[in-house]
Amino acid sequence: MAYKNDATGITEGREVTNGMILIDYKDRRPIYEQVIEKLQQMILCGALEPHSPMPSVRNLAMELSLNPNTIQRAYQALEHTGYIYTIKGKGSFVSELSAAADNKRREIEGELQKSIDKAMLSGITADELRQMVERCITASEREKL
Amino acid sequence: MAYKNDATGITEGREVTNGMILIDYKDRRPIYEQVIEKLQQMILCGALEPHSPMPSVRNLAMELSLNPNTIQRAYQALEHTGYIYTIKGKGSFVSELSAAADNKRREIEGELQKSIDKAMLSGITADELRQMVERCITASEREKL
Amino acid sequence: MAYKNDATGITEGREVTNGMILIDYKDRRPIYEQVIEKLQQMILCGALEPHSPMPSVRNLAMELSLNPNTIQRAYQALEHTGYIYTIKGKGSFVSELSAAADNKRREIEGELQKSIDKAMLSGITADELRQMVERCITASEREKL
Amino acid sequence: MAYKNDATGITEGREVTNGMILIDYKDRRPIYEQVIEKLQQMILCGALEPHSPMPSVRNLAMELSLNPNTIQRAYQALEHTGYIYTIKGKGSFVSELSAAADNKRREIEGELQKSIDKAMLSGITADELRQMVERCITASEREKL
DNA sequence: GTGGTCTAGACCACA
DNA sequence: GTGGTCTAGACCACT
Repeated sequence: MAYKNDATGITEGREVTNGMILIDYKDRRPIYEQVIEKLQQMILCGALEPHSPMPSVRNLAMELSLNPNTIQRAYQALEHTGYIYTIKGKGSFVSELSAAADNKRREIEGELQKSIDKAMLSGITADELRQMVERCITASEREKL
Repeated sequence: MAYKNDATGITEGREVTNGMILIDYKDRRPIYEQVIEKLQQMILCGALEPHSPMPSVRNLAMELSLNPNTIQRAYQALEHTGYIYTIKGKGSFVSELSAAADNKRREIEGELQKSIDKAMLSGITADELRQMVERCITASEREKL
Repeated sequence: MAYKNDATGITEGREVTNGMILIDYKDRRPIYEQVIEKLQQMILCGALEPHSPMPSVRNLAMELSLNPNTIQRAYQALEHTGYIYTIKGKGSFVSELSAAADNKRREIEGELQKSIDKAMLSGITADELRQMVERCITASEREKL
Repeated sequence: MAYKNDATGITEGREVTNGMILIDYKDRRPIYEQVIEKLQQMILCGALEPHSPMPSVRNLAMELSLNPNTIQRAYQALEHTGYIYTIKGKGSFVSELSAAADNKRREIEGELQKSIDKAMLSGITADELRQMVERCITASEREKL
């Protein structure tokens, strides 16, 4: 039932993303959001270079064993937010970073603002928050190694 | 529109929460989550004192024009996470803060960790993050006034 | 609102149970069940001797700040299960232990049977169970000191 | 009587749980708790294998002649305690056993501790308890055959 | 009066 | 098709 390679055996689908996208089915967010996030990160960190072609919807769907509709939806969102651009008949390509990076920064700052608002309303002090943030940063750096 | 105002037309029910709970129907999150969050904040910031009675399920439902089941669900979650305790036939009461506050701190730190992980993976540096956090904190403090 | 000593000041209610009954409002079981259990234990362990008078419903209700109805209900259950007997106009008295003790033993064994059935159905082995029971026994003995 | 059998009168729905779940309406516990318990046992004893799909909420509701909300509530509890995980739009699936089994062991030991505490307070000796446990174990094993 | 459970039926987002 | 949320209204046990 999964969208694996079909029976022809021909489309042996080389891994086009080097396994950098892992879907976490226990994650409560919808799958297409996870795909969007991972592709954004690959674009922003340079794994996918500006003006290089994105993997085709079908290939990526097969590689991740997902419904092509799900990938399609992710690509539409990425185009809408300026991470990629599409040329009819040729495919999708990675945009210049500048716009994308600014978007991401705003998105992250929005999330932080929400969390910090909640914290302040719950009686957590600014200094406690700063400590928490430092702990998170070091944790995140350590994990990255 | 209100849930079960009686036929007199005179809406008796004194506001038991002083209008501190506002439901945002544009918010994509389910209503019961919004109720949970607001009540948590009221408990943590001391607006609801330990061992004082929570508004009854039915009263709060009327006040917010919601179905009692929705409030019930929120109360059960709050009991499960240690914010309130319930005596059958008597009502629900605010718990001691200690456990609740710890839970909240962990919850907030978990959110921050997620956001910061995403940021680092997207090429945002630790120093940029610290600046963003400072902006958020001052914004949050200003709004509080 | 609580059923404390009334305004006369006369019924200064000496503690008739030496504080051996503590109601746990966070316990999800109804209060009258807790009262029944505690009184059963006081009878079975000899704190209340056979044929000695039980505290009056009113006194016990005041002492525990409970509604007399709640105590009444507990006494009825205790009489029904043979822990106490009532003489009209004189009050309630502790029964001989034999019958009561047998009842309790059956009750406990019934509970154990249920838990053990569940355990076996969930793939816990008999030996694991024996180990768990030993841990529980030592824990219970230590706490008793 | 069944929930939403269609008008044809031909009850299609093949039994998805092989009749392993029987609701006892005489049981004082709520139905959803009974469902939770039965499903936990089926998962823990291997009747439902890890990563295999759980019956859909609607199907199980029809099969047991219950309201889908009741099943939904049970599934949410099972997800919360780590027995199953859910993918929106696809269904619920059995989790790896490890976490679930640990939870169950703790739950059972907690029950035993309570029963044994009560027993000790009622003057039942440790040795009597051990004998009772042995009787229960053999009874439980015999019934299993 | 209180909270807790259950049914019935609706609508939504996701795959 | 799936699960998730919400409303409406019923009944129960407990205080």
